[in-house]
Amino acid sequence: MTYVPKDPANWIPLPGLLEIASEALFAEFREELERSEYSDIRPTHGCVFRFVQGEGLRLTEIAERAKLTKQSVGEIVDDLVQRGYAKRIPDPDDRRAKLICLTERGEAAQAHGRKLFAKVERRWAQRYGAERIAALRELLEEIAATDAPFAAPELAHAEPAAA
Amino acid sequence: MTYVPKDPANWIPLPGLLEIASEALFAEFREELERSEYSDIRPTHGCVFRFVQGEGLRLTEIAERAKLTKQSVGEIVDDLVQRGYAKRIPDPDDRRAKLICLTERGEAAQAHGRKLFAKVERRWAQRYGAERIAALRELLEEIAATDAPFAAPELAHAEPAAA
DNA sequence: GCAACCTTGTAAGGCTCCCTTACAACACGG
DNA sequence: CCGTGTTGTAAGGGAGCCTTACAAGGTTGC
Repeated sequence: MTYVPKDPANWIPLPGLLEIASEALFAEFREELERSEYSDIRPTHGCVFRFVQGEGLRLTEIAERAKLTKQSVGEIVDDLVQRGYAKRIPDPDDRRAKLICLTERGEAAQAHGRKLFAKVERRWAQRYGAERIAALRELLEEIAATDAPFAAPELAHAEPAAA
Repeated sequence: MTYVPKDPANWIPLPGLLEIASEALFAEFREELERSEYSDIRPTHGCVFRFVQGEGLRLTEIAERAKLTKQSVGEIVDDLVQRGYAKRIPDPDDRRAKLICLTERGEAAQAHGRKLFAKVERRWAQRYGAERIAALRELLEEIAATDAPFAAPELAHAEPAAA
């Protein structure tokens, strides 16, 4: 019943292991992205590509989900607009607000990014075992839905935690 | 055989999930650390507490393992020295070098930190299932040993990758 | 219909963490 | 000892994020 990690001295803390894995995997993604025609997209831009879809989202909305300030996201969006990946259109419902949405190029980049992520994930499934990676994803989705629902609105209604 | 992630649209990339989990877990650790008598220790200081042990390590050595520049680690060590957690002693074998090691207080903080990490890991084992967390750690250690051996010298001789 | 208040986005400046360039002190092989 | 490599330091910069402050537009109550 009592979970006991191994030797306390010769042992890397779990958050550290998770971070190492995250960075290793993300590095593979970035390597491929940088060889593509979207090499000017930096990790920071991710908060926009990750959340924006279709009609667009308000700055405030993105900031909340990404757990960043409006100012920070505003700067990131400025940059994406200048690079031709995003645009701001006036919100018909509120003259203060603007809807941030992707340009055609932006949507192409988003689609390409998703494909790359899937590719890298398949590569790891091959390297470490399909069942293990599937189990990893399942566990992590449960954790994300429980511990960071703001960052994972997609999973909010999907994972009922413990049935 | 072919590993297929779910719906490509309604789906968070694996590196993102890993990062969310890492940050959630790390946040629990920091929360407890900040309520302790070591509340002035910041995440950056981790690279020293993580690698330094006993006799001490050279700056160059720490920098290599942490994948940081010597200057960056130097600054971090300056900070830890000023706060009373670390000290530099001249290396008897090389008059240019200094061995960075922990003070008594530093070692106490290190021990406390390790205990906290273990505690948080047990808490997650209880929340998400002991077997699943054990499997998670096992997989992540294999990944760390394969994809980032520099960051995990402890695992270098432990995991024979794929037998 | 307007005063008080909230929300949306922007502006300006600062902080942390990390990097690059440059260098001085020492080690070591010829 | 004389070049060459290594150890640590100094100085300055940049990316990414934050805080404080505000102007323009909405909303609510009376």
